[in-house]
Amino acid sequence: MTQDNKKNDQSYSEAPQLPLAELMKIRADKVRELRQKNINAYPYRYERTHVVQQALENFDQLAEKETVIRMAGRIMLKRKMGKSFFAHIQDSSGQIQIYLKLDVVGQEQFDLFNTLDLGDIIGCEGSLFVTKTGERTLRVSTFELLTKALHPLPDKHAGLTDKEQRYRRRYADLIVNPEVRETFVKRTKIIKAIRDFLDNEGFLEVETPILQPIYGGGNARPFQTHYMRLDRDMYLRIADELYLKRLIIGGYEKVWEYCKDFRNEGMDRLHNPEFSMIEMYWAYADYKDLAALFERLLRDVVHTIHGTYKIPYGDHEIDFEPPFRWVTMLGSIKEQTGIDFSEMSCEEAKKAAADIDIEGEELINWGKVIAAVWEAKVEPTLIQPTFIVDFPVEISPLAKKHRDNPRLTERFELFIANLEMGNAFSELNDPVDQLERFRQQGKALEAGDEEAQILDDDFVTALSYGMPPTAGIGFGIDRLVMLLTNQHSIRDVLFFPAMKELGDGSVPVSQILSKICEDKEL
RNA sequence: GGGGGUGUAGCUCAGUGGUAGAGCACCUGCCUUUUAAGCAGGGUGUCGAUGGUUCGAUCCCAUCCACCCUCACCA
Repeated sequence: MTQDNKKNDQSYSEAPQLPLAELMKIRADKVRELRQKNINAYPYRYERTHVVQQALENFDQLAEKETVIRMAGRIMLKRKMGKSFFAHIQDSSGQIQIYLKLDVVGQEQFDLFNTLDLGDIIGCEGSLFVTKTGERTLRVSTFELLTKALHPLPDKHAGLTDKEQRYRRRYADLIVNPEVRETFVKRTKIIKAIRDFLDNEGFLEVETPILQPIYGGGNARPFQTHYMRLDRDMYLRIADELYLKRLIIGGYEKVWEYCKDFRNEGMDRLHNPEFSMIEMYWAYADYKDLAALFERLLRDVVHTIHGTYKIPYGDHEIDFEPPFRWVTMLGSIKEQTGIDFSEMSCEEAKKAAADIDIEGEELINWGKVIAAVWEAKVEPTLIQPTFIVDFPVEISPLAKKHRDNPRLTERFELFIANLEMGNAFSELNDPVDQLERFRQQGKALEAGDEEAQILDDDFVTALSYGMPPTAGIGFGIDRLVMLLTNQHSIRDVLFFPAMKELGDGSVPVSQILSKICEDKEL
């Protein structure tokens, strides 16, 4: 600490030994000084006449008439020019330059503006004009501080690029990276477009329990919790399927739900423990009806978001112009490998698979062999939207057997850009068959398969009342958003992706603030 | 879980076996249409954490933590 700096001795001698703490203390001191002048650094409201975008859209008219307008936003740039200031403020619609000069606002406001920092939020009143250099600008006649920011913003040009910081402090990311805001606005628009579509098709949006006594509808390890009032364990849902089917049994014929689901599994580019799906169930329809509907749904959503059917994803251009390709799983394998597995026994299939270097102890039945070959040889080739249909019965425990071939089920998955974009069946509605499949799952569970499904007596009871022929689908919203926003990682389409606990021993901001408050008392 | 990479100031990044640097931000001064404003001055760091080697480690080694990429499995 230098002894020749009076200000340091007076104000900052007790500051924590961190540069961030010093920066925050300087700002906190400004709040204190404002309070002494009876200025609240955190007032209650500000009456705006325009958002930035409106001001810019109607600029010529507003400028010509010198209309007095009021806008508010966060200070993103600020520069002093002698007895005047230029700054940029940002609201949710955009940024605009403001200009403030001493002989207009007076000494008191000028001095107040001088103390403002990047990140502070202000409300400004004034009229619009164009500067000599051609920038549309608000000439401020008066302004108010609306919120003092204590924490400094990231670099005004370089922004915030460290991915970890962007995820952990998404608010800072959103402030300085406008494209992030746009991605998430698109996410909202995509979901709205789906909702509008389903609404128009007569589907009823419903809500079913997230907190469940028995989980089901998929193969996954659940999150477990405990309900104290009933002293019983509960689960967060892994899928909505069984509850939505109960509603079909109850007489609704077209239902869907925006599902927040939870799976106690890994995190990576494509997986977050908490994720979003849409599931929909349609009585008296089969999987082909549903495929046609889903194709139209995607077409409409893509067009609503992009205004075209061709969109970029990574190195590819994806064409959503219907109809999408429709190919059976066995047919697609034959295309890629020249091998026709359809009439083979399990042993024959295993030999044929081994000939193309696909082997494994887990290939215990014909269906698993088919699936393994398909995943290795076909799935990596699926860039353009493609329905893969008619899966082996062994790997499709919730789907009805195919009406023409008992080795297969009536099931499709849609693949786009190597991402699975939906999984649908003609739903199994035979309660005896369903019970048998639950029992098989139960054996797997006892054998140590933590992802196996558990018997849901009430669901079997419900099925025994009779569920009409029904087609159902689930599709991942996060992945659809990735696709339509050209994002590589699920973390870039979730505001707050799951993160591990930080263990770096850095001083928390709350501790810095506590220290600053103590200093104020002194 | 396996393999590869990263971690240095509030932010973006250089750098070194001898106690650490730039730009931005911040503080002071000048400048009333600037614009990555400019000019002059100023101070700022548990160099991710813990051990080890060393006279001495931010640097070398080991372990751990977080994040990114990638491979295998669930959407």
